[in-house]
Amino acid sequence: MMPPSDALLLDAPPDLPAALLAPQAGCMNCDLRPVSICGALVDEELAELAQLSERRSFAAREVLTIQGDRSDVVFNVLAGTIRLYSLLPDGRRQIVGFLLPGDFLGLSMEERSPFCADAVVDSRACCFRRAGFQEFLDRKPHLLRRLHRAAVQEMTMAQHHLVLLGKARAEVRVLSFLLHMRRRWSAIGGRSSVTVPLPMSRQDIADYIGLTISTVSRTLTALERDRRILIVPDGVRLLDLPGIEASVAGG
Amino acid sequence: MMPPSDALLLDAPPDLPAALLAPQAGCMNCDLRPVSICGALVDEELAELAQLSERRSFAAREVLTIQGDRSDVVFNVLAGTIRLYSLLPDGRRQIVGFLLPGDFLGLSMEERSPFCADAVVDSRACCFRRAGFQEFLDRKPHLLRRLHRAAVQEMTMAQHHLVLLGKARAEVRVLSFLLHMRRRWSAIGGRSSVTVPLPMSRQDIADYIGLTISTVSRTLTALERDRRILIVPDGVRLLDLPGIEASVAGG
DNA sequence: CGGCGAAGTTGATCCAGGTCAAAGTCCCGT
DNA sequence: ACGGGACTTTGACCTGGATCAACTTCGCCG
Repeated sequence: MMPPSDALLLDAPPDLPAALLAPQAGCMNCDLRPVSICGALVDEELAELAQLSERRSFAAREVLTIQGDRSDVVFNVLAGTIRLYSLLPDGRRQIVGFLLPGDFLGLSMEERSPFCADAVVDSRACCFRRAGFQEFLDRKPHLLRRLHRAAVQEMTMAQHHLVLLGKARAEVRVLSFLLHMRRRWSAIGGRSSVTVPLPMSRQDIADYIGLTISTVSRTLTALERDRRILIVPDGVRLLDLPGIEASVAGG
Repeated sequence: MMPPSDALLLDAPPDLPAALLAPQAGCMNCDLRPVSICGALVDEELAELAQLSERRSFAAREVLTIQGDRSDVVFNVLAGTIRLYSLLPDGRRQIVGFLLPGDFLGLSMEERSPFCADAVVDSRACCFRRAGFQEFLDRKPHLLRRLHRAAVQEMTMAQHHLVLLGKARAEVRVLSFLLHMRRRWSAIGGRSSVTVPLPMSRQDIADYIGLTISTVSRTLTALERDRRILIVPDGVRLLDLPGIEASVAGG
């Protein structure tokens, strides 16, 4: 199998979905091999795919899909951050994931979307009508294969997150989250790997890792007091990366 | 798309993997449409697939895969129950899922299996060498499509479980688990839908729903005291199904 | 039958993290 | 610079479930 070829990126039309350009993100507690879809396509296929798609922008808070609603669109995040969540009857919210550039939304191909999704910050996405995307997929088994790998990997990621929610203490949850975000951003953008951007609110973080906003805040404060992290605007700087990685692995 | 055809079952060779016969299980808190793989194949394909496979038996406690080990086998559970879990450095264990007849293990196609798996009770499985299975898949895009749907669905299941682990109280966790098991067994076997078989131990249940064995036991006892369930050997009888469903939905 | 080990139940106590409420901080528009 | 609203931090208190430790039940084998 051909390795993800960065060379292809240069030739790709500018409006291509980011998934074709960016590798998939790693999981919370392990480094999964990124799945690039790009390598599986030749230029004319990329162009055709770009034609099928339509770019859309979403303001912060704007809703992409509503739990239980019909939705026949597949999104591929280009920029920004999307949160995927489940709304409980009592008003609480469990965020099942943050979608960063390159991630897909709506792959489940169910008539009704199983979760809500909205934009955390202003974001852009590449949209396909499901039918058209499906049809393209049907004609390109090699693309389907890549997509399948991506789906299986996302499942494994979900299962790792499951371990975290089932077993970890508050501090480990927060640290795992920070490491997770660091890995994801570095997989996408190659930004500085010590400062981790956190576009989402404390409440979002809490709803993701199964804590309350107070506990998240307290834990972050404690970590900063212990000189393990440094809280900066819109992010966190990891001061003791090896130490942090050790305490997450150990707990 | 052709609906799952039960008629095919009668003609299928006896050694076929159960996944081709049984629909996939539903998820913890919602009824996902079962994904049958059977309908996608014609007789000669079924026969070819059967040839690729090898039946194996596992005694209770026998290990199928070890976290991090190389594994180039794909299992399809035929009978029994397999537990899929992650072992934490401190010895604790988070069970990520129970595999019942029809479920796949090892689909991730990673060189190293991300989780441990062992048999809860004496079980049988249909094994494929990964390369052969992969190659068969590559020649049958329609099968890959089915498998992909199954994977996406399993991911959605994992995400629902995630919601449970992140947000639910002990009683809801236990009740959700019972409903989940009831739905899965009824999807497979069509057994009595009031008595839910529980082949796994209390400890297993606890490690699955993120509680301790004491809490599981206490909660079950309390539910029995309130005449909502009846504990029977190797299972539980649900006495107030509508009431239980309501209290689970309510958060 | 009796005795032993594994699994399950139950009780007493503890504490991590939830809850509630009060400051504090940041950002934006005027 | 000022005021207001949203977000965050912090404190005081409370509780659900963890922990630890009997005790009971069951299955199994001699």
